[in-house]
Amino acid sequence: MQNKSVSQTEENYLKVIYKLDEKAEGKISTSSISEMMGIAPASVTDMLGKLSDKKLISYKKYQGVSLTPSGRKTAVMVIRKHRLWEHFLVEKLGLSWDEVHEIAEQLEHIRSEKLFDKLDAYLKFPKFDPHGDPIPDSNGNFTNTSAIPMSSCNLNGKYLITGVADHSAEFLRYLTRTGMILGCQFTVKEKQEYDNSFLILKQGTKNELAVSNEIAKKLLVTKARD
Amino acid sequence: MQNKSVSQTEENYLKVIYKLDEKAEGKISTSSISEMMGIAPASVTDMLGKLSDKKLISYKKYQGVSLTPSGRKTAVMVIRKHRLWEHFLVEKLGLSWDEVHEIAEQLEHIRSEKLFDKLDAYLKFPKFDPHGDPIPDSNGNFTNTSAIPMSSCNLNGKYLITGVADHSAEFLRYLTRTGMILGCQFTVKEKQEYDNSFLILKQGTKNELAVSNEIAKKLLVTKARD
DNA sequence: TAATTAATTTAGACAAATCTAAAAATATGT
DNA sequence: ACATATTTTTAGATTTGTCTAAATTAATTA
Ligand SMILES: [Mn+2]
Ligand SMILES: [Mn+2]
Ligand SMILES: [Mn+2]
Ligand SMILES: [Mn+2]
Repeated sequence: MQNKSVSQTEENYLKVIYKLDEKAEGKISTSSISEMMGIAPASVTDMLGKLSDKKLISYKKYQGVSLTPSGRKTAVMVIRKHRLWEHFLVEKLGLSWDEVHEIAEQLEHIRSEKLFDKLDAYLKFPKFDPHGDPIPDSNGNFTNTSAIPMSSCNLNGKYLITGVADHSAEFLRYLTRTGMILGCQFTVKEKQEYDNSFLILKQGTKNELAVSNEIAKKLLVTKARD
Repeated sequence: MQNKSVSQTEENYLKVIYKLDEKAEGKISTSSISEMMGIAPASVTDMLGKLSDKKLISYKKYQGVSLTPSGRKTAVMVIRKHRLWEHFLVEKLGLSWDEVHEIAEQLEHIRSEKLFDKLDAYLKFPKFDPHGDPIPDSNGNFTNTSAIPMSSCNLNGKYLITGVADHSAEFLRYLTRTGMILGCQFTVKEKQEYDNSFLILKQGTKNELAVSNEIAKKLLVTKARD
């Protein structure tokens, strides 16, 4: 009855199921997992059987899946490792936020409780990763931020960029180029009706910046005090 | 004709072949690899075929193996990563030298040139790992130390502990307990004829320390100036 | 040198993680 | 409600890395 070991592959499935659950778009289906992982549906069905046998998910054929407490715990710990490493790579090694995800995908599977306790302490128990995502603590607890997409900002509102909803290197590099990085404050000067784009003024700058709705939907912001 | 990718498993085989080659105990046989890896000889034969196909080793049936330049380069880079991580784990995270090897066995397979360039710089381009083993630079070059086993020390000679020939946690913990750690200087006070054990006096201490031949063979030392 | 022993390779099997193609179940639209 | 479309599962195959048992080659000993 001891802890069965979970393979890297299984960890990846659990992480994806966790993320689909987080999005809360209803039932977590075989096809949604298949799509997100780029793996054939038949292969996913196979793995769901294995994860179910290990009691990491509940699964009834054709009915979709959900994480058990044990599966959720495993997923959260993988995410904790991923985000701790990303923080390390950016803050200590000086890599940029658009190149750490790929490396963290590898590092998140390293097994050693002690390593992560030490790493966490070394990094001074950071609460957020370089993309603004919360880092679970060693018990798996973390605070969910109340960030909203920039696309739902109010005219003349003052906001702070606190996260991204797209972690692709291209998007992150675009943000870097235009100076829309985490912590950047801005005021909404105009909301275009015809294309839902924005004109914002970044604090401490002169020129207004146009932000398409596409971009605005993927930028997470928090209301700033005026 | 591009760089074929090398799996983690293949990297482990190359590393073992490299280490057997380093020991220079003549021909590198299927059985020596099998023994060192704890894998059946038949499995080793199989893998030797694959490594040979990839031109990472030269291999003629029944004749033993040797690394090609490409295979040696791969092995050295894995060792570089292993030792850089060990240095990081001890110097930055504060883990002890007896608990880092296992973790480094996992970390040594992380793929990212940039990560290791940055890590190397962050650690200030260390020349040795926590066990006194040299860390290859990004071109694979490293200086081989002229350390000798303590068992061949001269009576009344003054030496410096600079390495270990056994990396097991038990041995390293024994050394820690008795204070025989890297950098520790000592003078050989007695050499017992009947069991080839030593009595040494560590610099800055009063009591002589008995060191069995077993231990002395596994401790690497360098002559110190008197 | 011939017999015996030891090392190595071959043959056949298995588990994990994947695939494609076909079958079965569920969902959708008129 | 029934036909059609979509989703999911099953069946069978493949790749990688491993195993055991048997066959073969090399080494040792008498
Ligand atoms: Mn990431
Ligand atoms: Mn992140
Ligand atoms: Mn090591
Ligand atoms: Mn080492």
